[in-house]
Order: sequence, then structure tokens, then C-alpha cells
Amino acid sequence: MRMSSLFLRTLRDDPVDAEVDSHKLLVRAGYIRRAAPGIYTWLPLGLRVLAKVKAVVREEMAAAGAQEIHFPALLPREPYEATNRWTEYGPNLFRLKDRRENDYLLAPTHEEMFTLVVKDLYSSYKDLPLTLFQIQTKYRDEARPRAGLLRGREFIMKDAYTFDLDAESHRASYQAQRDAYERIFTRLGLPYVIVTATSGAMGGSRSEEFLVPSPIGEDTFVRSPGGYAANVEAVTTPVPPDVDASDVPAAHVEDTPDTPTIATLVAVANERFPRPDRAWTAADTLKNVVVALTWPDGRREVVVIGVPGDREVDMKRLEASLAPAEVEQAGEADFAAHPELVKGYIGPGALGPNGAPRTLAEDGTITAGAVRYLLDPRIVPGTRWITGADQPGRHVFDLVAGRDFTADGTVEGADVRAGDSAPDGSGPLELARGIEMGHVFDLGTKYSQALGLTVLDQNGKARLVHMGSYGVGVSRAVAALAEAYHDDKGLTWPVAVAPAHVHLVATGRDEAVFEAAEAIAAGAELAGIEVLYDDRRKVSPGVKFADAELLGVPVVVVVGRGLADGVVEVRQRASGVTREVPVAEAVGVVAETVDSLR
RNA sequence: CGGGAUGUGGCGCAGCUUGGUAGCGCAUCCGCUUUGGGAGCGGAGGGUCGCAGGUUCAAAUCCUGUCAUCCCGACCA
Repeated sequence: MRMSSLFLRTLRDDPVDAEVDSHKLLVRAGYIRRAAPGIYTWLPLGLRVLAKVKAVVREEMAAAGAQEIHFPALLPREPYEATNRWTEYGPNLFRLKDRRENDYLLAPTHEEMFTLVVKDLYSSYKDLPLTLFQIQTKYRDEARPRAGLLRGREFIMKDAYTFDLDAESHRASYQAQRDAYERIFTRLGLPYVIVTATSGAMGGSRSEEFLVPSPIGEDTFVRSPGGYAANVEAVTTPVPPDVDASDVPAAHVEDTPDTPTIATLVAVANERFPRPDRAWTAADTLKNVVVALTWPDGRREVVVIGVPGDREVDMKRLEASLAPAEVEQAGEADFAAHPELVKGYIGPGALGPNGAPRTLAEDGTITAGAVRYLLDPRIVPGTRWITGADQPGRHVFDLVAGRDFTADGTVEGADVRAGDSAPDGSGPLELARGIEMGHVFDLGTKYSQALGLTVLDQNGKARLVHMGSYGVGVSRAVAALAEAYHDDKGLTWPVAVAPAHVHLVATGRDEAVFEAAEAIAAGAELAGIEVLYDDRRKVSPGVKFADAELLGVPVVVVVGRGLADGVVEVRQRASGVTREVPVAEAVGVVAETVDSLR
């Protein structure tokens, strides 16, 4: 590649719409251009990086025994209707109509198609196990695309599916994909953490995510010194032992005017009802948060979640715990429908098994009585709380769980904090952010059931095929790599994905410089080294050096003033380590340097 | 969907308060000089000022509406 003719324009300024480094640099260095919100054009250099990522993925898929196929991105509505995802996917689905008004969609994932193609062609246990994959452009009409390639509306994904006769066989297929993922990310140079995840609405049992730790990641995960690692949504709370509450006085209701928040409640409690041994804290209070669930059948249910007052409700965790229901904060209409819920003073008295059976609203309507009450697992029998008394300006003290109230069950709805105990007892948790690069999960028979994928077993009986699903964000990997490999001057690609191995810079106006550079370029290419050659004649050295740093090719060779002494510079882009070598040895040293960086 | 902001040449921006027919830097093109850290001088091309109405002799500027984009949140395998 020659810079004089390469379709490339580097930018001196950061694009104003870019927030994260990878986005800024990929645009500035001329790898990608925005075509529409969340939709990007791949320019020559970017396309080369993308091709290298794809190549690694393909090689490891092949090594894992997966066969590549390719589905259309444009699909008819019917298969998605069968799994109910035409509606379930909601506004995130790109929908369109053909000239006959038939519904089509741009596929956000291809579970249905993989399942159907296997159903179409296979019908015997002898055909299994089978692993298929594709590298495909996917479409999701994200409400808010952001961070360039990291979260686009059009993106490239490798998705693989395994088909096995039973769960036992599936485990081996799953493991093969998981192993392949470890090799893929290792080869790409992406540091990753494998965390257990929620399978969510996808169904199935086991699910693990491959996260690249990064402060700009959208996923929060935890890990412990003992090796526990999980997405926060999948963290379970260790249940403490029951507490002996025999010496706790009977519950008593007190006037606590103007205490609609936990902070005001704690202040008033300390002022008017001080504890002899210590001050009240938020952790002594029981916070009851009203949420509205929407179930897949459209039913709306108001539920109250009880958490210790020093914790917030984490809506994502709550939703994962209550799947397949969708969760949102309760609105005015929900409160209106449940006059027993006194905002700011909600207590167990009006809830669940403790609930007043029916109450009369001001307008005379009789409401349906108790709403379900779900507690954080920490609120075990014997724990003692200050909480709402279901009347404005009043709270109940010394309310003991199990003795004075019960709930309909427990729920993982409280936030997870650094220092919380890992569920497997492996120590305190630390929190970090990560970019989700891959996800492997056991789909069970959800799709085979919905679409009727069965094979005949040894006994001639039809059996539902056990499936697994495995995704890698291919275009996202390019962004994650840019995020992981850059400095203040530009990109610093690992050799495995760099658009070229060596960036050859010729400086000066002496024709001998260009002749020497040409010779090095030719020699390097002959040796199988990919060369990006800056042969621009009228461009100043400063511009060329700055471009070389911005583009981030791992080895930079400068042919310039040293040529008079018969030497050129060989510099490692990332480390800055530079050595002068005789012109005749340049190709050899470059080859050696490139290899040393692999 | 809620909150905030912004739409002026390829990119980054000024001009808007106080209306007078569009400017700066970078990029591009031509000429000369320059060539180891984003060169200098001279010249040139390129803009329906997001869109639609309105006010006015006159609108990038004021008014109304609308669309789009970005950021935060909600949402999101």
C-alpha cells in the first residue's frame, strides 16, 4: 500500500460527535466514517483490520469443527412470529415491507434461521452433533447508539449454534466453543474475563460472557480473590443465618413527620428515638420500592421490593431476577390503583401476606388489596427494622422479619457493592466495567421446541434437539482493540490485527531516499511482510511521523537523513524503542521485529 | 420516552445579544520557496447558514413550527 494513492484522509481534530478514544481515533485515522447514527462505512485500513479479526475467528471456528454458512440479513416475518420475537423484540427490530405489503425484518440475530435450516435438512441422531456459524451483519434499532463501533445499529457478529441430541453431548459442544473463544481473544490480544451471566429471555441454563475490562464498558461485573466472576446481574446474595430476636421489644408505631426519604427518616429517628448503644443508620431501615412488572402476556403487576435502606434497587438486576417480566418504576397510575401504598411510608402492613385484604379508596372504589412483596435475601427471620407504617408521617420501629411480617419470596434486586461477599464464599467482591465481546450460552430446547426441530433417536423416537448459541462481536472487537491499544498520539495495533506490519516512511527530497525505501518495501513484501509505504513527495516529515503514529502500524521504518551514513531507523510504534540498522539489514530486522511482537 | 445541548463549505468553529447580503483555522487546488516532528509566502475553488412558514425595505441573526444530530438517563443478546 502506498500512501500517495491510498484512499485515506487523516484528521487533525477529533470528530465532535465522538466520546470514547476508540471512536475518535478510528475516525481520525481514516479507518471508518459515520454513514448514519450508529452505522459506519469501513475504509481501506479499517476493512483490513476487520478482515484480520474475521480471519482469526474463522480459523478458530474451523479448528473447533464449526462449519460456516451464510444467511440473508433480510428475512421474512414468519419464523420470528413462531418464536414470538416479532413482537418481543419490540422497537429494536428494523422492520420493512415489500411491494406486496409483506412484513420483513433486518435480522438482529439468527436463532430461528439456524434452527430451521437444520430442521429442513437433518432428521437423525446420526447427523449430530453439528456446529454451524456465520459472520453476518446484524441490525438492531438501538434507542441510543453510542461510542462508535462499540454499540452500533448495524454491526458484524459471528454467531455459532450447536445442535446435540442431549444435554450431555451439548456440554462437549459448549466447551469446544468456549475453548475456541479463549483462543480467539488470546490471538487477537484482547484481555478478557469470563463471567457467569444471566441467560435472560434467551432461555436455557448456562451462560457465560467474555468481557474486555474497560472503564467505558457498558457491563458491570464482579470478581473475588477466590476466582468468582460474574456479571452483576447474575450475582446472588449469600443468605445470612437467621437472627435471634427474642429480646427485641414488640413493634411500635411512632410519629415521624416529614420523613419521606431514608435520610430524613434516619435523622428523625436519631433525634427523637435514639438507640442507646449506637446511632441509627440507613442500614437499620427497610426500604420498600414500588415497581411495575409487565409480563409477556401483557399483564401489568405492581410489586413492592424490600431492600435494606442503605442499598438502591438495581433495575437491571431486578429485571434479570424477575425475567421474563419487564420492570419499570411504578408510575402515578400504579399508585392510584393501589391507594394502600402510601408514598414514602410504605410498610409490610399493606403488602403480600401481611396485607390488609381490601381497602376503601377516597373515591369509594374497593381496591384489590395486597400486592406481592418480595424481599432482599439479607432480610432473614429475626432481623429488626424501621420501616413505613402505611400512614403519612408514621414509621414502625422494631419490626422483626418472620415475627411481625412475612413476604411472598425473595428477589435479587438490591445493588451489588464492592466489598460484598461472593456467593461462593471466595471473598469480598470488587466491581469493574467491561465490554461484552462474546457470549456463550446453553439454549436448551427453547428454539427447537418453538420451531419443531426434532431428530429420531436410536429407538426411532423423536427428540428435541439441544441447542447452544455463541456470539462474538466482530466489529465491536475492532473498537475494543482500538480502545485497548492506543496512546495519546494514536493507535498501537497488535501485529495480529494491524492493517500492515510495517509503516515505511521516506523523508527528505533526495531521490536516493525514495530509491532506498522502494528497495526496502520490495524486499519486505517479498518476505511476506505487509508494507504501508509513505511515498508522498511533498509532505513534510512532521506530517508523515504524525500520521504513522496515528495509524498505529506496529513497526515504523524511517528512511531519511541517516541514509547518508547507510542506516535507517526501525522503531516499535507501541514502545517507542528505536534502533538504527544498516540499509542492507533493514528487511531482516523488520521481519525479526515483527515476529518479536507477535 | 424524560433531561440537556447543537445544527453555518470536507473537518473544527466564530458571527446571532444590537437584522444590512457570511468569516476564521485545518483540509483541497495552482505557483515559488521549504523537507527529521502536523512548513512559509502569494493566489484560487468550495456554503440553499438543517427545513418550512412568518415579521421586515432587508433575516444566519427576530418569531412560530418542524426535522435531525450529540450527550446524560430510561431501554437494550
